Amino acid sequence: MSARLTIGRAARAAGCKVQTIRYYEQIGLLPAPARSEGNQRLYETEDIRRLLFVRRARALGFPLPAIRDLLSLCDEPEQPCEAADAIAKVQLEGVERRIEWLQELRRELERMIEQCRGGSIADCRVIEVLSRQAIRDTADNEVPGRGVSSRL
Amino acid sequence: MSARLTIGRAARAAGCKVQTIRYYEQIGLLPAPARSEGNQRLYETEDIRRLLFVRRARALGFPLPAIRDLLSLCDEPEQPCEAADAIAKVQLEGVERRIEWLQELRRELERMIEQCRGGSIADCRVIEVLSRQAIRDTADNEVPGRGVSSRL
DNA sequence: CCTAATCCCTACAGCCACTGTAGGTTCAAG
DNA sequence: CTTGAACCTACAGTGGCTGTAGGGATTAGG
Repeated sequence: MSARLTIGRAARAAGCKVQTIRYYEQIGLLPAPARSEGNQRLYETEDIRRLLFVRRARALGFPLPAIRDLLSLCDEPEQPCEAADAIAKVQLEGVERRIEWLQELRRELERMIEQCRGGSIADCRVIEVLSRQAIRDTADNEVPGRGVSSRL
Repeated sequence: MSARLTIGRAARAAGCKVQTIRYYEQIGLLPAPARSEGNQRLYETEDIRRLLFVRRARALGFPLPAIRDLLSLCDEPEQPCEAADAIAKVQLEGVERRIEWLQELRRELERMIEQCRGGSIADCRVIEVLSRQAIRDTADNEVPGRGVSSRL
């Protein structure tokens, strides 16, 4: 008994929107599934597995190009797994860099807010910090495939 | 002696690209500056100050709509500063949420990578985790004005 | 004064990873 | 048989820029 889910059920199974699945198909991340007589997509168990793989990788912040690479590695299971390892390590480094950067931001914001003891805008510490303080150059603070994954 | 910088010099002063400044003008974040006879933008000291304000706020991760609000607060310095404070606090909360989420990701990635002791894709721990493990639902992990600030 | 290099101008397309909308078709329940 | 939900395609919009094309302006050197 194979699954044969409609796109809506597949989306619920994967915890994403219907459009997201169609988008993955459009960019070639997922294969075009079979269609019903009425032209509606029908997903087999294998399709769902692939979709879940993508969603889990996204949940770990992997960018789509990296996921594409991981998927094609999966299709050659006899190859050594160094490549997959390397992709994960790049991802980890990106995450670590982002954490450090955000922790710096947090410190700045906390200092800003702590020192602001009410009063008028004219002596607002928040505004003052932004108006006068030079933040040290934080170039190269973003993950390689830049822009963070949006929600999920 | 006023500054009167060309857009290129202004960009260098602010550590951003020329196009970024034009973009800020286009979306109404910065006022249209004076122009030279040859129709080139000329930035006064005050314009540069405003630009630097925007860039510093961006460096702290504030989204442009929040920066717009902060800027209009600056224009009424006799108002109480609670509004500015609130914006900063929202930003801080967003940063904290993102840090926590990224720390979870880091743990997952580290575990994945540690447990992968070479071999073939077939027994690669990285692939296996993505194939089989269900990550607990991490909805609502992104900052309110979602999508992270890109570089700088 | 001329020229070449470098800047500047506008207008628009592209990036990522979706999300939303419009306008139509198909399906399942009552 | 009708209703309403779910599906279809196609395209525009999000944020915050970045890149490109096809020109005009400015400036340093010869």
